Amino acid sequence: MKEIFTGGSSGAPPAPAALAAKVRTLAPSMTRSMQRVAEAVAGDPAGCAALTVTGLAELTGTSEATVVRTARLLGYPGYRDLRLALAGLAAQQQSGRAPAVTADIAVDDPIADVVAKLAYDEQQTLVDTAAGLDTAQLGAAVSALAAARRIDIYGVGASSLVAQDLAQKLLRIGMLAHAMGDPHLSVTNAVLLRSKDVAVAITHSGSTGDVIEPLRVAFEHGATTIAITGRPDGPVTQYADHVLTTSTARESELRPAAMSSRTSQLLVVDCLFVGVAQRTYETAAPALAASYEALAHRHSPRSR
Amino acid sequence: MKEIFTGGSSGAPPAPAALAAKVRTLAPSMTRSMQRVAEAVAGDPAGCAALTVTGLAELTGTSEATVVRTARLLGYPGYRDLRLALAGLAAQQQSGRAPAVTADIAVDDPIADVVAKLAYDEQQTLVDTAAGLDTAQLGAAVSALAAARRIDIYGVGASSLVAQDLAQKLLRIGMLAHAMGDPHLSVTNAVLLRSKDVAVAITHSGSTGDVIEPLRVAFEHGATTIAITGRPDGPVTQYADHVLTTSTARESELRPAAMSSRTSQLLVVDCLFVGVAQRTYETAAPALAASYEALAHRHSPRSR
DNA sequence: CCGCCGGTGAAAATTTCCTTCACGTTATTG
DNA sequence: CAATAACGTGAAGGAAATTTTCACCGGCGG
Repeated sequence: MKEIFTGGSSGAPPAPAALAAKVRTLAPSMTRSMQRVAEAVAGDPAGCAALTVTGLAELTGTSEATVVRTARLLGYPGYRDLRLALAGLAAQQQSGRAPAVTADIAVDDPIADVVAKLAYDEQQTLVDTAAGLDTAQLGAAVSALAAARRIDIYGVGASSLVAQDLAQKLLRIGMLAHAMGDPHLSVTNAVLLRSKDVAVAITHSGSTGDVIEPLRVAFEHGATTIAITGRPDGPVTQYADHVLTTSTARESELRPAAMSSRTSQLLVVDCLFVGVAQRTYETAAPALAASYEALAHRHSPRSR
Repeated sequence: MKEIFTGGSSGAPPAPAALAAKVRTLAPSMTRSMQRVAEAVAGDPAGCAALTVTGLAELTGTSEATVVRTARLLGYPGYRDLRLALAGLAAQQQSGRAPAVTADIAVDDPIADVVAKLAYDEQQTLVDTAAGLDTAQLGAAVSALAAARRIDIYGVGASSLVAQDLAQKLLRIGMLAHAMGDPHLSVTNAVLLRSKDVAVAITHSGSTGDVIEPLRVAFEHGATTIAITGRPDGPVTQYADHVLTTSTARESELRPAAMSSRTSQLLVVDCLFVGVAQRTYETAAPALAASYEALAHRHSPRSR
């Protein structure tokens, strides 16, 4: 047994540029002093890359051990590798001009600014999410879904919409997918799942009981379980065979967390869907075409 | 007295990216074994960045001392700094390679490409939507919503999720908003709307009868009507006081239109929400705080 | 043949990094 | 509210990297 913080997130390879995102994702599970280190690192990659362990420890008013621990948590074997990644990040930032529109939304912002800021933030969320997605986990999840007999998807609150979105899409390519909002229904259905089935839990916080419970039941009945969450260390991952991490953007008073987490979740869901559609192309393509055809009749005659 | 090669080239600061050039310039003045090192470094920055002094020495069949000497000659204080520069260079090359993923998604694309392409496309959709949004219309729509007594939102199919999203958000800041999926319910409720009320129709095609009909009824009963559509010339705009245009990205077999239209619609919905929250800040802020507080109790105790 | 000199690497010296362990703090339970 | 356990933290020692020192080797001119 080595240290307390050995795992970091699931066997993710050292992140290249998704560092700021990773910091935000993991920040809640960090201790105070580790947060200080993470903050310094995310705030000034170039500056920190120039420092030794000791230097960074002094700068943040912590100890060398803490710096190393933070590096580990972020997914690197040690500080040396974090430092290399930092240098890379700095170089990237150097070449790509920083837009610097990162400012928060204020109460008196003109509407045009609101549009610009929201669009920018959601873009950022997409970049972070894409960078932070573990493609191995994603691939495994896709395989499981593609081979599934039945798919149950759990999500409450804002995540319930994402669950519905995934269910709708999968249904359209002929998979038996159901989005479950009601916790009771979720659990009573979860007991019916078997090894050929897949259960998906969607929760930003990673600790939504109403969603964890059905996933646990599904897990214990032998179904393959997938968690889509912003907290890869949250309780939900306990019962998840595959964990897909969504990114966490900083939130504020006027922009609740639900906004960016939703964007992030939807991207993951889209990736799952396209992945499954690829694997089941033979049946998916005609199904998509058929559903498109069916919809045409619901529209009034085209104008123009 | 230190070493023979201390100066490097004229007192230049550590080179950032012009490393290959520097290697070529200085190659003639290098000894045989140093040339081997320089060559390896210039040929595979990423690979060399992963090696320690000893590793690079072995790889080039030289000694550690030679590696350090080469680093010095290239203008760095030591190997450590050369390594950092190498990592930066590798990251730059990496990122420079990215933008070429604009192509369509193919059936046999590896999962990593799928992620990159989807993220890129959704980003593009956001940019397009933000650019195409009429801020005057948006402002007017926000005003109407902020002053509304009651808000009905119509959307079917994929758009029904967007409708629900908007309704959820508005509810959280204390507005009486309802998402209507069922066409019959929509119409029967629409007849109840009066001039202080607002009806919102969300339809990508702009010609979804199930959504147009309730909007028409609301319009004729004197309610303020808003249409969120990708077809500003579609039938739905006939009955809309304010039209908010979403962007239409090209779709393909594996990526149905629903995907990008959803992203686009959600951005518009977010703008509406933030706009309304700004106008009603006095009541919205405490309401948001309260709903946040209420949710906290639905979560299991934090893991850590 | 001898001595000098640049090039080179083995090994020592040093810096940097990592691990262990004990102490203080905070949460938890009776 | 006290007792206890778990956790976060940094100091110090140990490991690994980097840097320096130094002796050797081979060639060339005297």
